[in-house]
Amino acid sequence: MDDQKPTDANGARILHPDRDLATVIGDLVAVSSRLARLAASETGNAESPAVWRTLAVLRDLGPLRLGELARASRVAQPTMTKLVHALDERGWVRRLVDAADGRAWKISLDPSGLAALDAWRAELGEALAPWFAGLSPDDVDTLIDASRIVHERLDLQPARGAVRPGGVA
Amino acid sequence: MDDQKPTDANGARILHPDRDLATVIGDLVAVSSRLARLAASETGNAESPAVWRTLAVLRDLGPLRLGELARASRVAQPTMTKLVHALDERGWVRRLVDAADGRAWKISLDPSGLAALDAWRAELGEALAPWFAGLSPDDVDTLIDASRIVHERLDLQPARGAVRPGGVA
DNA sequence: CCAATCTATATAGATTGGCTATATGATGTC
DNA sequence: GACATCATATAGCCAATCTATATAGATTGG
Repeated sequence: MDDQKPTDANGARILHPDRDLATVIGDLVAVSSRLARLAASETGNAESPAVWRTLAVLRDLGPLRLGELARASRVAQPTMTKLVHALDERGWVRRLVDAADGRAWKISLDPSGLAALDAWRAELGEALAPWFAGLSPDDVDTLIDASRIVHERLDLQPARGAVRPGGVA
Repeated sequence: MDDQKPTDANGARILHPDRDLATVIGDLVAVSSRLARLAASETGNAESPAVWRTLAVLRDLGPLRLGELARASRVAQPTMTKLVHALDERGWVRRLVDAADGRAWKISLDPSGLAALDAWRAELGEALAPWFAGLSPDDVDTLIDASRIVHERLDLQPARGAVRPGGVA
């Protein structure tokens, strides 16, 4: 098969006449929600999704203050306090004193947390493999691309005026 | 307008050397989880995500029995019972007697439920627009495609005996 | 340098969604 | 027609998250 990826079998790529961005995003969110739900229910995972979201944010953005982390992970600060305590006890994150500000902590991802995150991702991939078996290389390609696109957008913070912690540059 | 979409600006589509499927799925789920969370927190929406998931499933699969609906929406049956009662009171779904089986109901999406779902999607799109502003047509295309791909997979139920619609070869 | 004030995190209490266990009513089988 | 089975409903519990508030460190005017 030629890798001419677009317009697959049923010409999907060329028939999105007037779908406005809002609709596209709405669909994307709907399907994302269902996928996340499937993943959560399919892996017998004991950890809450918030745990993995938090670790992933730390991996992507590097050490953050607790408040920054809460905002980035879209939870309230008290929720993040509890979450971080739990993660700290597991050894998955470190609470570093912020030398410049005694009130604050720098939360950083411990190597064991990164390992746990990777393990979770692998487990997830295996658990969901039956659903995605037989995906064409082309489709896999599209999913990789979409992940990256959304990923980039998530780390923006348009609502607050681009706080960008450690310079994402 | 040349719809030559593949291999976008930075040639993303061709540089995924050895990423195995599990990793791709893991990333996809991680990013989906964060997106869903963002959406939930960004719209002041009073309804739980389960409401929208359920309506979306009904829209996609048509009238279902309560138990089937619970499985498709990935919640326990009692949870779906409560959910359906709430949706019924809002007039968003109808509980039709199953003539062939007095124990069961057929839950069907009411037009008003479909309208609510559309309205939610629109609201969502607007709320998240700031994050996705300036997306290239090509990227939008990728997201549409990815939504469709995942969507198709979600409606499969591999656990119950590989329904596989169009043999994936 | 001290007091007033602001900021970062911690704690308390309430709300909610979801689950497991089990009850109820309908089917169908021998 | 009694019994095992299936679909849905109800009861009670747990976990995650939120809002409101307390505490401790930082900052600044005088």
